[in-house]
Parts: sequence; structure tokens; C-alpha cells
Amino acid sequence: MYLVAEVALNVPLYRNFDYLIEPHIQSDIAVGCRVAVQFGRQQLIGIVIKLKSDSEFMSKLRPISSLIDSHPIIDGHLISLVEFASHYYQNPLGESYQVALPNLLNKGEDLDKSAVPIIKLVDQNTKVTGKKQRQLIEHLIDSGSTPVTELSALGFSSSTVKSLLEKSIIEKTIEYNRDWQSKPLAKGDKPKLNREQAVALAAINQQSGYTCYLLEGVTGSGKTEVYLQALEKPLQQGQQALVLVPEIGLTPQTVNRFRRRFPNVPIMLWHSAMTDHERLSTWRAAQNQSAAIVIGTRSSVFLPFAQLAMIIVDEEHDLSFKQQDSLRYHARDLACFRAAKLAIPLILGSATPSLESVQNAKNQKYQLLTLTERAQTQTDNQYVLLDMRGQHQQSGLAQATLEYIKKELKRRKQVMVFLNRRGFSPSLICHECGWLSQCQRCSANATYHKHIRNLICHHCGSQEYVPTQCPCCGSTQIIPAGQGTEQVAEFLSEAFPDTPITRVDRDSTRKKGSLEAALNEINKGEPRILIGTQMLAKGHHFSEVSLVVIMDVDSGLYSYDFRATEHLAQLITQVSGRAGRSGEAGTVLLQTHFPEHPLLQDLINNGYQDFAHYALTEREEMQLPPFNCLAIIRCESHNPNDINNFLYDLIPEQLPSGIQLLGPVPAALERVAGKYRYQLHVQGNERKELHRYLNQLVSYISQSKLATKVRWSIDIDPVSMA
DNA sequence: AGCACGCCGACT
DNA sequence: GTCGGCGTGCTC
Repeated sequence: MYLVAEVALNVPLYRNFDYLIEPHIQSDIAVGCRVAVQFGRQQLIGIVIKLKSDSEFMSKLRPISSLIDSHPIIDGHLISLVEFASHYYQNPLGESYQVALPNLLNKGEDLDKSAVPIIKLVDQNTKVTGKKQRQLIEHLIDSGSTPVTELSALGFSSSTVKSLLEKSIIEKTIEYNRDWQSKPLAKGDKPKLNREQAVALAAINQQSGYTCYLLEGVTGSGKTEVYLQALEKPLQQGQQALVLVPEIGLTPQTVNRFRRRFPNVPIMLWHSAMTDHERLSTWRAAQNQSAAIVIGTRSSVFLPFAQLAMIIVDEEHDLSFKQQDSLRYHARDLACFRAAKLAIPLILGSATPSLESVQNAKNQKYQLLTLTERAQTQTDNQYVLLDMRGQHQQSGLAQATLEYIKKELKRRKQVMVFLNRRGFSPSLICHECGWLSQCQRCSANATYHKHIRNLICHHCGSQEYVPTQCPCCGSTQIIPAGQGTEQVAEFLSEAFPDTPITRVDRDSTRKKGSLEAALNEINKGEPRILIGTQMLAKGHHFSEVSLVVIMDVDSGLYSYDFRATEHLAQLITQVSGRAGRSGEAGTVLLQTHFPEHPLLQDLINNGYQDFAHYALTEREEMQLPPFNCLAIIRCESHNPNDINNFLYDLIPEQLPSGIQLLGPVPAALERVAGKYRYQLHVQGNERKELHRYLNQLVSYISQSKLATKVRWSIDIDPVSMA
């Protein structure tokens, strides 16, 4: 007989709270149920994580106000996943559940009531005349059922749906079909695998149980095809799969490719643009097995699959898999935990795997599968290291670069120029006294945006008008210093007045649909110059681009973040995958002042794999991850003294062996939005030791009085030092 | 994190 | 006299 329930509540406290179970709910309450409880003066919703007969706090216990679920909403496996995440990333359990569960469930919404309706075919025999109606019926024969919210994306209007509903050919319901599990797997057309792909697929199919495969395949080598064919085995057995993709990777093209291949298998989505109701709908579908595959971003790693049989992480090196606030988890690493626990295969795919994964493959924790052959239409690109020293340059482009561009445009090709800085110029400078436009509230420059005549701080968002006179000396000679995409676009349109220019960055694509419009224009294939930031570098394929220019290579070579070179190499390799996709070799031009830099030389002469090995030896020499374990304690406050008091107080007289502390050091930007930011780096030779130490440290902090004066957070395995 | 309690300064 | 500033402490 259990009298007490231990409940995880969404409060920033590193402990759970006990409540009394009253007799009338005794028979229904179970671990994994939500309960409403009185907590201080407030009413909160929590998850029952343990049932017990006694409590340390027996005399102060309050009764559970109400039991929300008569059955657990999550199973033991998901509970162990959230518990692991909470412990590994040193985040309070209740807060971790807040991250892991969909919003509506956290708010207490009834699991069964709030589903997005789906439409289902109930009458296959009645003939209809309308072409669209015919198509919708065929779609439903293939897919079984479709959520109403996805219909417009599939090209069906509400009027088509309405007329079929009126004729009772389809019905609207929240009951999903699970009949895909008993039907034979219909497979759309599939290409023949090349030798390497076949080897990879055979390796994956051969084993059962947990294995993590690192599928390292150059752009165009057909990683997705391996995923698709690997999915056949679990699907044939009526089991489910999760496909994790980066934030920008979830394009309609990707989804359509999966849906075309498995036409009678329900494939659902999970991403940030979905509404709360849509998300809950996917959540339920994972749970009741009405979804066979979910393609989702980071947080889909927490979906409650009932029969998960495979996890795929595409572009596993992508930084968007790491959450940067609250529970700072890495979806790839949690996927690894989940796969091991469930004894199912995990496939990590990338053309440019993270050094962590490369190292794991080296020491046999992952099984390496390599794809080096590109499809016939692909050829290796030619790299050009353009020595910028002494070069005459305009808006950051060397004369020689302009010649390259001119040549490609003459051949009626497209050119892509990459510069990871938006705005017109990163700052303004006074030509007479050297005054620099700076943000008042951050230790950063204020970026000049010419078209709106504003200075904008990219860190806190504050805006002001461009001064007509220097605030320092009164001079009117205020000039832009450095280049942003806006300036390069302006310059290129003057230099090539007959060529259309498309700029792709956060500013130019702010309006909904404008990115799609730009991509459509580009895909027409006419000669054109594309200039953009990170946005342009990822995920999009432009078949007519024959030249890629990376303007600012050097900022990645000498950075205080030891991962900068890795990210630069990934960027160069990924961007180069955008060039020369229509059968002939493309050119990748790197503007640099350090053409002899060993990293660049290695990367362009020997490729990413070789670079990775070289970079790993460097990491090993410096004892940096993945050769040690790293955590960062971050701290911010308006008052730098409070930060100092807090962080220095954490430094013990003697450290346990195998643990090193570094700092406090100022963050990359010492001040943002008026707040000072400092950090303490905690390094451990062994994961276990580091965790033991961090446990102690966090429990000390959570009791520390000094901690209440600052905002602090802990980041385990950080992917960015900022 | 919320939310209360509590003890000091400037107001209808 | 009270309204309200935010320091301190607690929540099963």
C-alpha cells in the first residue's frame, strides 16, 4: 500500500516533493501519471516519479489535489531517459520533464481530448468525378490517415475535404489507424545501391541489438538512400523509427522523399514551427503507434515511441542538436543512450562528422561506415586558396576573386558568396578620431544597417540612428569599417550591373515566404550571384552554382574557441558540397591571409577525414575534448562583484585528482544587455570523476547564498564557449 | 521560479 | 498614518 507519491515539479530546485495519496485515487495512481498539487501558495502540475509508503517529511505532507491521468502517460523507458538527462546535464528533474514533454501536457491538458483531427477513408467504392477528390482518396489509400493540419501542404484544399466528408467517403476523427503495421510494406521506386552503400546497409542489417554506426559520406554519396533502405527492416516488422534532423534540415523535400519511398506508412513531423496541438498529435501518434516514422528536430528525441526500433541522426555534427538553455542536452548523445537502453541500432550520418564522433569511431565505440563514391553527376571540386596579403580589395573581395566571378558568370553559371556577417558593416568608424560605433549595453560593436540607416547591436537588439557627426570629435567623416552581406550585395550589384543578385540572410528573409521566393528564383538556374550567411550554407542544393567564395576564412583560424577550426573545416566542406553538382567540377575559393596554414592545406589537399585526424592529434596534445571532459559554469549579473564573489567561492583549496579548474574568465562577450558574464571551466580526465565532482559542486551552489545574487548555469559538454 | 513576509522611506 | 521598495526565506 503506497501512501506517498514523490513528485517532480517544474521548479529550479534540485529535489522532488512528497505528497499524500488519498484513498480514492490509490487504485489509479502510478509512476508516470501527472498530478495537480498545492506547492506553497501555488497550484502546480507534476509527474509522479516514485510511490512509497513513507516520507522523511511525513508531518508536513499535503495531499495530492487531483490525479490528472488514470494511467501513466510515459513508460519506464522514457522516465529513465529523462532521469538520465537530468542527472547527466545537472538539471533539476522537474525542469527536465518540462523540456521533454509537450507544452499542452505540462499545462495539464487531457491526453485524449486535444488531438488534431485526422481524416480517414471509410468508403473506397463510391466513384467521384473531381480530380482533386480522386487524388485525396488515393492519398488516403496510400497513407491510411492524414492530420487535417497537413492537408494544405499536400495540396488539398478544405473544399475538397468538405465535399468528400459530405458524401461520407471520408470521416474526421481522432482515432488513428495502426493498420500499417499489419500491411506489407509498399516501397516506392528505389535506386540500386553502389558498392559502398551496399556494404554499409549490409553491416546495419546484419546485426541486431545496439550498435552505433557512424555513416561518413561525402556530399552526394547517398547517405539518405542508406537511411531509407535501412528503415525497411524495422518498418516491415511493424516497428517505429525516429529520424533526427537539424533545425534547417526539415524541408518539404526531405519529408517528401521519405513519404514517396514508404507510401503506405504514416510519417509524422516534429519541429518548432508546429502548433502545440500539432505537436501533441505527433506525440500521441508516437505513443499509440499510429506513426511509423517521426522526422523531427532536437526535442523529438524525447518522443514516447512504443516500439522504437531504429534512430537516425542526420548531420550529426550540427550544433542545433545541442540545447543552449535550461536542460542543455545533446540530442545525438541522448539518442545514443536511448538506443543502447533499447538495444536498437543508431545511425549517425554526416559528411563532416564531429571530432567526438570520429574519435568514438577510432576507439571502436562506433562502427565506421564510409561512403566516398559520389553519384555519376558529381565531380570533385577544385579548391583555390586566394592569398589576400597585399591584394587590392573592394568590399572585402579581392580583385582576383572578382575575375573568377566574372569568368563563371560569362559561362552563364551561378556564383555563391559566403560571408557569415549580416548588415552593411560590423561597425562605423570616425576617420578623424577613431571613434567606433559600439553598443551601449554590450561589449560589442553596433552593426551598421545601411538601408534602414540604423546601428543595431546583434547581441541585445538595441537600435539607434546613425549619427551625422562623430559623437566624439564632431567630424562628419564617419565611414563603414569591415563588410557585411548587405555591403557585398550592394558592391556586387554595382560591379555586375547586368547580373541579378540574391541576398540570403536573416534580414533579407525576415518576411514569411521570402526565403522560399528567393530559393525559387535561384533554382530557375539563370546566371546569378548569391550572397549570404550560414543560412545559405546549409541544406539547400543549387545545381547551377559552379563557384563558391568563402570571404572570411581567417576569423575561423584564430579564435578563442578551440572548436572554431573544426567548425570552419565543416563549413568549407559543406559549402563546397554546394558547388559543381551538375556534372562538372566546381571551384571553391577561400580568401585568406594564411594560405600556408596547415589546417587549410590539409583540408583542401587531403579532405575532411584527414583534417579530422590531424585536428584530433592537436586536441590530444592540448588535452581538450574529446580527450578530456569539459563543463562550463556560466554566471551573469549586472554587478561584477557578485559574479566574482560567487565564482571565486567555488574554487576549493584542493581539487580532487583528475579535476582541473580554469578561471573565472570573462565570456567571449564580457557584457551583454548590460549584464557582465564570466565563466569557470571544469575539466576532468575521466567522465566519472568529473560527474562526481560536478554533483558535489552543484549541490553546493544550490545552497550557496552567493548564488542567489547572480544568474548561473552549468553546461556539460558545451559545443560553444560563448 | 513564485510568492509571502518584513522592515525602511516618501506620499495621497 | 499607509503604500511599496526589494532583501530573505520557503515550498513536500
